[in-house]
Amino acid sequence: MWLRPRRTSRGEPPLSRARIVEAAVALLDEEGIDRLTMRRLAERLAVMAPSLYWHVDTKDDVIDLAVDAIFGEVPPAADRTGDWRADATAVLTAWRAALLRHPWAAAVPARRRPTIGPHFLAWMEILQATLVRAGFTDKGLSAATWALYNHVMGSAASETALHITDEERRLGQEQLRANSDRYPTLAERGYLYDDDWDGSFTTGLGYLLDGLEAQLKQTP
Amino acid sequence: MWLRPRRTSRGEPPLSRARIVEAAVALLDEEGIDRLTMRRLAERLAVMAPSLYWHVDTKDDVIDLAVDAIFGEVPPAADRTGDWRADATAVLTAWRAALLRHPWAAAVPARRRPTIGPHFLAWMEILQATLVRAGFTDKGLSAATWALYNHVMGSAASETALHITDEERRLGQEQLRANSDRYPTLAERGYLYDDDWDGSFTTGLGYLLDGLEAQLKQTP
DNA sequence: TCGCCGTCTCTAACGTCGTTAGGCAATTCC
DNA sequence: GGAATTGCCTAACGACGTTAGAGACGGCGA
Repeated sequence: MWLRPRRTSRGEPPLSRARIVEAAVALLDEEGIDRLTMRRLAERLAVMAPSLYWHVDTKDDVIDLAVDAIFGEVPPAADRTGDWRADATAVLTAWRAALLRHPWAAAVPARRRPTIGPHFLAWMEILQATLVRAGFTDKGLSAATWALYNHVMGSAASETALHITDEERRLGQEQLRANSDRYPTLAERGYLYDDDWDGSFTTGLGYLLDGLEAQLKQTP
Repeated sequence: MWLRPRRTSRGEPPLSRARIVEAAVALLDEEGIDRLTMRRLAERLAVMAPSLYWHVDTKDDVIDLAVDAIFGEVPPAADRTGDWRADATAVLTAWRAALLRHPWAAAVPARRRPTIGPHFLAWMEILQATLVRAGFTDKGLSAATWALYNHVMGSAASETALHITDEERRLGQEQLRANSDRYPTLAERGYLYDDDWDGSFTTGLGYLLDGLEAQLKQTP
């Protein structure tokens, strides 16, 4: 009883929303989203599970806060080089890097609503400001924003979800070849077996930016 | 006891993998992925939950099968008009339509591995074959495939995850405006409040295809 | 200094979930 | 016609998110 930690005895608060989110991110990084449990999270904080509910309404809130937190780790790169293409590439590359540092994060926004916490919005603001500066307006702006958003989130999600072992890769390729009558192209070229994700992201982004640039030149 | 349905009394099999998947798709369509439960699924089939495990190893298998099933509903549009751009657009539009008919489906592949069932692979085969016919090879082919894949899946996922009521939309916009010092661009243009998803998809796809076409012309 | 009040964590428990173990009837096979 | 197989059942386990309610603690007014 008197062994129990006193609230003020150490100066550190025993529990707080910030500490919960911090622990959640650590837990997610180490063990993945399936192992994130209110009980396990509480254990990490040396606390019983129901105590968390004083600071947080629901487990989904924890996840949303965790996702937004990883966007807050690094301030959005807001370099203004004058070249909107370089600016956009910088923002999106840093965005992608943040997602890959926490592989569980990319999959979350697809499931529930895209997490629209303050840190995420800050990144979105930078991206869209760059596009506005480039000359996009209205529908074109909206389409460009979503296309780029989907490219970052999608490529990060695909990459993290498709991280398979060499054994699985070999097995998949084998099965494709066995059905090469149904999937002649896939069996020959094997879209699954190129794991140069960085390259695919960069090249794909290049395609997209090329298309955007062409659109700008067409109707300035 | 003797009231229990006899196996052969009606000719219809009481349970089968196909019937399970069919019921799962119906349940997912009607109630969403959160309400998909082995018990509820069993109830729909007038059966007890553990019986499902005779035909299926795990709940995740049911979901994977359900996702692949919706790709099997419509055979992939394999029109060959000679214009690869038109072919690609047709495939991707039909693909997107299939996803929007079953709004729960787009979110799944992002979470676990992209479902690589036979029906899904058939669509992927058509897409990649079109790109090969257009002239893509190696890294460029891989990047183009993933970019297009991410665009369809991502836009469907964003659309279905972000379907919010007008009330929520108004509230979000209000909050953005309240913080217009931090998010000046978003507050003014409001990327969230354009819900012309079809338009954004088509326009964005146009950007991407423009970029791909430019790449082809550059190095034929 | 005392007693009250709000803050915060605790114990206990509820209902639901995915899944396993094992039994038992019907059908099929030899 | 007995044996093996198929395919459903009942029962139950452990884990989950979450709620109810008790009680310890510090701060504050009298």
